[in-house]
Formats: sequence, structure tokens, C-alpha cells
Amino acid sequence: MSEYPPFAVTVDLVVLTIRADGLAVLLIRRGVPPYEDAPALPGGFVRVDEDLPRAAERELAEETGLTGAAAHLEQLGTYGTPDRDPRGRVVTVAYLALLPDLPAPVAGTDAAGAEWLPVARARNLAFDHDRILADGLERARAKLEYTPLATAFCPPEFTVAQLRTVYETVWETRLDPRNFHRKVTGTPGFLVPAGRATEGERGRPAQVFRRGPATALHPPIIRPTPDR
Amino acid sequence: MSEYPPFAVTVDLVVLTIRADGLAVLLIRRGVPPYEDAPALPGGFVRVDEDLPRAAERELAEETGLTGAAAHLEQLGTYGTPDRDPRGRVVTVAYLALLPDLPAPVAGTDAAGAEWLPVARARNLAFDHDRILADGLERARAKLEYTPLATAFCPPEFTVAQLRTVYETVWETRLDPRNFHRKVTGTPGFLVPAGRATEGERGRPAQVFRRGPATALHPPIIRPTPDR
DNA sequence: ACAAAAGTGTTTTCCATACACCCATGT
DNA sequence: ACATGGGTGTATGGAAAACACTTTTGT
Repeated sequence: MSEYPPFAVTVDLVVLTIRADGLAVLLIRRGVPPYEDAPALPGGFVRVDEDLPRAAERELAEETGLTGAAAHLEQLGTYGTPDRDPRGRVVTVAYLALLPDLPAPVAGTDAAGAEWLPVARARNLAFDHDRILADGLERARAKLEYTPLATAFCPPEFTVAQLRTVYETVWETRLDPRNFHRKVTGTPGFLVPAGRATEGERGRPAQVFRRGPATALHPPIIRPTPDR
Repeated sequence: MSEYPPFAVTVDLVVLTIRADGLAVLLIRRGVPPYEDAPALPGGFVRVDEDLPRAAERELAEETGLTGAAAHLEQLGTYGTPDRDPRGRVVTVAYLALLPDLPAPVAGTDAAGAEWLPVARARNLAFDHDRILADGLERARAKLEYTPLATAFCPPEFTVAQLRTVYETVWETRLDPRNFHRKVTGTPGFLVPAGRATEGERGRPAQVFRRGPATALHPPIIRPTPDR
């Protein structure tokens, strides 16, 4: 093995959530060169005996305080241009993480330097992170159509209206609440009723749902056609 | 950098084509341990100053004799379980390559040990290549629906019937030739007429097409619903 | 003439959209 | 009572499936 060039391998995370001001990405500010003081995706080196998804989970936990499977986590892609890191040959495996807007504000974690930024204002990131973020956004937008991924942005129990807000935020569109309701409740395995309804809200109480067992949506939730 | 664990990085290729006996994958037979004599996906180590897609192209050229952009090539995913290679910590970036059935049988290349095997009989591959192959097949099947990827299995000029054979082979279904014809010719940017027709075939000559400029299909070519 | 494959027209069925309308709660 | 949001019913338009039918070649 020693005859082959050594690489450093990192994982970087595109962590997305939905907040009052729209879709937001978790960024850290770099404290050391290269790209000192620049915003960057959270990430770090993979350990010698660590699986890649495990490394991604660890980094996510370090930055958000989330333990285990509270978030959706999937591999996004690998970026390995020879000059992407001035320190040497570093290949990074990017992961996409989707989280509900956390009610508990990440107390007592290493997330000191991390902050949420609306995706529209996440620009001029360190390394090739602009591209990685763009790829992550594109992936999220596309997968909402044909997978139940939108539920990853919701807490364990949620209403149809909350789910619709996810679609409207990620896609930056408006959806007809009535047809949306019929679509998602009619797609097998997408949602299962939690058996209770909301209280104390304005208007008629809404049924509460949990994520269903489906891994793909048939039929898909079609994105409206402003160009495409 | 020296404080972080060194990894070896390889690229592995899932090279698919369509032959008379169906969908086939390019495999080599390993000549050295580990997994000596086992079939494996072609691949190799990434060089120090080599970009990842470039390494994939190089490996593809070495195994098939194909120069440059004669094939579709896309990143499939990265596999880095700590124990996946007994020789040490090796992370592999898998690429998916789609080729037309080559009329010229790869003369005079290093492809001595490489051979096409129907995907149904590609089993018990070295390392974690069974899983990588399965992921590649799944990716190819899914992307036929909403991208013009099927044309990557066709020569530069082809007929609608040839294209339909691609779909039928990859999906293992039958498609109505008449509705299929209408669909693909009616999808903007999918196909552009080459202006000529086939000769010397049985039946009425078919119009010849080339790949169009579209990168996504609207509407998609829907896969029939045997379960799903 | 006939077989074979390409391609078109037509009917039917289904689904998405649009939107009128009713329901259940807070104020 | 009224506003607010949840949820259902229904008409309509367009696309996809099913398939009859025509076209153009080789044998």
C-alpha cells in the first residue's frame, strides 16, 4: 500500500433546516488558515477506524448536539480536485443533513461558532463549499418530489400545513392547501395519523401525522412548472 | 496534515452496456490477492495530481479503449467502510459509465482480462462490489425516467426502436411501441432528427435521431407499475 | 401478395387543477 | 357573529393508455 499516494479524507456537511425566514444552512466561521474568517460548511477529518456515515454523524453531533437518528443524513457526493485544499491532497465526502427547526437551541455543545444562515445569503464559502452547498440544495429540492424527504424537516408529529410549508419554502412556490392535503394524505405510506388534533391554534384544529413507512412517493408530489 | 490518518483513494467503475442477451456489466478477474481469481469491478488508484473524474476516465480508457467523451460518466457514490479492503484503509469513489454496445471489439487494449457479464449473473464480486453494482443498477434504472440517459446506451445515431429496446432491457418490461414513439418524439429536446432513415431492415424504414440538448425530461418517461 | 416494422388517429380513462363549499375552533 | 384555517366535493381540461388503422419497406 505504501507505494500509493496518501490522501486525507474529510466529511463535510450541508445541514439544512427551515426557519421563520426560510431555508437555512448551518455554517461555521473558520478560525485558522486557509480561508481564515471565511464561512464554511462544518466538517472534519475521518478517523482511522471510522466508517464514513459514522464520521458524518459524529460531526453533526458535534455541531448541533443532535444524538443519532434525529436527522436525515445521506451521502451527497465526493469532491477531490487536487488543488481544492492548499494544505495537500484532501478528498471530502459531503453529506446532506435535514433537520426540523430545533425548539431547543443547541444548549451546551461545541456549536459555539456555528450559525444558521438563509441559503440565499450563504456566499463565498471556503474551499469548494459554494458548489457543495449548491449541489445539496439541488438534491433536496429534487428529492422532495419523489421521496418522503420533506418529513425530515418536520418534528416527529406534524400537520399537513407544516408539511406544506416545507415544500413551499424549499421550492419557493405557493401550493394550493386543499389539493396538497388530498395529495399527501392520498399517497400510500407517506403519512400515518397520530390520532390526535392540534389545540389552541387559530381556526379549525388540524389532524396530526407522523412519517409513514414509504421510501418513495407514488404518485410524486409534482413541483409547479415556473420554467423548469 | 501529517497528523491525520492517511487513506488510499481508488476509483471503481460500474460500466454498463446493452448487448443481445441484455444488460451487461464489465468485470475483470483479479490476478492477485486479496480476492484472487474473483470477479471485480475495474478500477485503480487515483494519482497524486489527478482529478477524480479524470481518474475514472483513465480507468475506463484502460479497460475499454474508449477515448474521452464517448461514454456517459457520472459519480455514483463513495464507499469507505474501514474493513472493506484487508490491505488497509481504502476509500473508493465509484463511477457509473454507460456505453453503447461497441461494434469495434476493443482491439489492442489492456482489456485482456475484462469481459462483459449479464448483470443477473454478476454475483460474488470482490470487496463490496456487489453493493456498488446494485447501487449502479438502481441509479441507471431510476435516471432513465427523468433524464435522457438512455441515449448513452445508443450509438450517436439511432432509431426510436433502438431507444425503446434500451428502456425495455434496463427496466425488464415491455413498452407499447406506438405510445413510446409519441412520448419520446414529443418530449422537447430529447431527440433531434438526423434527417435520414434506416435502409435494408425488415419493415418500414425508421427515422434516425441524435441525442437532443435536454438534460431533464418533462414530462418523464414513466416506468410501468409492476409493483413499485 | 404478404409479413414486418414504423408511425398516426381516436377513444377512453384517469388524474391534476381550480374553486365552491362546509367544518371546527378562537376571539 | 365573525375571522381563520382545516378539510371535502365536484367540474373541467389535458395527458396517458389502449388499440384500430395506415404507411413503407423486404421477400
